[in-house]
Amino acid sequence: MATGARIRTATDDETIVEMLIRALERRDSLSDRERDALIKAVAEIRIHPPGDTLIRAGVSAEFSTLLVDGMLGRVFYMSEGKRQIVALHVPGDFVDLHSLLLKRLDHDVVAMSEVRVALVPHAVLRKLTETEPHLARMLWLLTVIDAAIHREWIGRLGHSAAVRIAHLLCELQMRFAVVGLAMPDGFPIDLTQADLGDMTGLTPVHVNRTLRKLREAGLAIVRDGFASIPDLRRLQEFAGFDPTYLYLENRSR
Amino acid sequence: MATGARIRTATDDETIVEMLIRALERRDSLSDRERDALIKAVAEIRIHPPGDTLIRAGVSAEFSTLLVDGMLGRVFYMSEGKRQIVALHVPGDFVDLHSLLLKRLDHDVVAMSEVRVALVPHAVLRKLTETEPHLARMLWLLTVIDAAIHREWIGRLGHSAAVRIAHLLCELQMRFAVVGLAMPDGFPIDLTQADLGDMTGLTPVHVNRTLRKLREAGLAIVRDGFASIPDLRRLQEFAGFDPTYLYLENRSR
DNA sequence: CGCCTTGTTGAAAACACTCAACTAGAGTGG
DNA sequence: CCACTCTAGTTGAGTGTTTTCAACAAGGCG
Repeated sequence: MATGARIRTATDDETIVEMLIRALERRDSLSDRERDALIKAVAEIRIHPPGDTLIRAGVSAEFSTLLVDGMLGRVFYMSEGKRQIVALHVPGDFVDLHSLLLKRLDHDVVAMSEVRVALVPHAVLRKLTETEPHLARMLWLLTVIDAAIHREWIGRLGHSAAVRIAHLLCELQMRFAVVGLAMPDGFPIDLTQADLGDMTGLTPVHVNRTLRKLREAGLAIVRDGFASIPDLRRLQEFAGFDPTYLYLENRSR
Repeated sequence: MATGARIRTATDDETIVEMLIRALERRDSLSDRERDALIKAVAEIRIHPPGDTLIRAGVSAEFSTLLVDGMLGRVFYMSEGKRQIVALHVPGDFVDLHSLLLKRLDHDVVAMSEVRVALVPHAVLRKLTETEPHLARMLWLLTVIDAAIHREWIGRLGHSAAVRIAHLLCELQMRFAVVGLAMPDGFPIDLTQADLGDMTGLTPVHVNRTLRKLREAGLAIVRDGFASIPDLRRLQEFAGFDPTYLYLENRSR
């Protein structure tokens, strides 16, 4: 079946950054010039198969990656072949904007599904931040929202397996909705149960059992690459989910 | 006994931002003008007793908080009176610099010990980011390092209680050392076992048992407000700690 | 077809939590 | 001065959650 990433296809420069612009405009308004500058900033489009490592920790980067299609994960590799996914990205996300400041990343960036990404050279971004102060602030804002999402993931730490997974599903439903990739009753989720485990710190076996519980409780049915949510309100309440941390109100409106 | 926060006392404007400047210069070089601008940016000094809530989630802020003495935590309050500490701050940290972008925070900021903070008005910071582009980038960098620390906390998720606590101790040792508040064999840690539990997602009882294990293994002795680390190398190895994520190399040197 | 990945389930073991009791010390007020 | 209370730390026993190890089913793909 088609993944969420394949629902839309970008045919020209404008549609490539379309979802980034959607994401930005949920937070603040963009001028035509700023929109234009973003469109022109893209240097190259690349497609990667699932499992591919796009960026390796510790390697110096000269561009940042804008996710156009598919899902990317940021992952730590640990002892004994284990891995921990510390962030998950949906189309429209500026995956490693922070590499503009850090140069070398502390984590790998890995394709969770087939992905299409746009590369934006650091030189262009640096110039943009100097000539377009408002746009610079919006890019800074994106990295700061990224940190807010990290905090929410830390907040899941103290919760049970069921709540952790439910909360993750709520977050993804909301983030897919922002860029128009969610349906009213769910969203495409091209992740294995092992992937979910790597995000929540649970074993694949326990993810499986927990998903069954959620299914039996009628809270969420994750199957065949689709997360079906019959009653979002109820799932959010179960997960203690409050979308404030995604900062989705455009304050200029 | 004296806490780490009380070892140094700031007597004038310059010493108040001294540790921030130290922290910044571990990452990049500052011009005299930038140093001066930071010193002048402070509007007010406040002292708070332990347990005090300095900033409440959801409330609009007009200044950012620079921690001068003591420890601050950023906390989520959950159902049933539980709390999760999502970040911990040491002197020199710009605790809520991100509120410059977000206005309303998604978390509370709470004094873990008696703290002295300097308030920096957002208006001043906004002006600084416009007139001093290099300083603006360094402030952006601080928020991005903050996010890197968040990621490392997420990375602890998959580990055992002993490793989680050991990793936290390694991080704090390093961060205290950056601003000159660590001794060679440990650092002052003005936190209860319950606080440690709120940071690692463990119950106070289990923190206690885990600290005993670490003590018996000769890895770390946490007692009377001091974390004694006989062999840092060994503790780091046990915790799988790699300080890269703190980005402590000044690349301009 | 065989091989691989993904999902599923069972049973036992390891881990962390709850409840409960108790110690030690600091601070309070009679 | 002592009794009282409060907080922080400590330990034991029993319970619940999650992991580990193992086996097997279903589907995709060479």
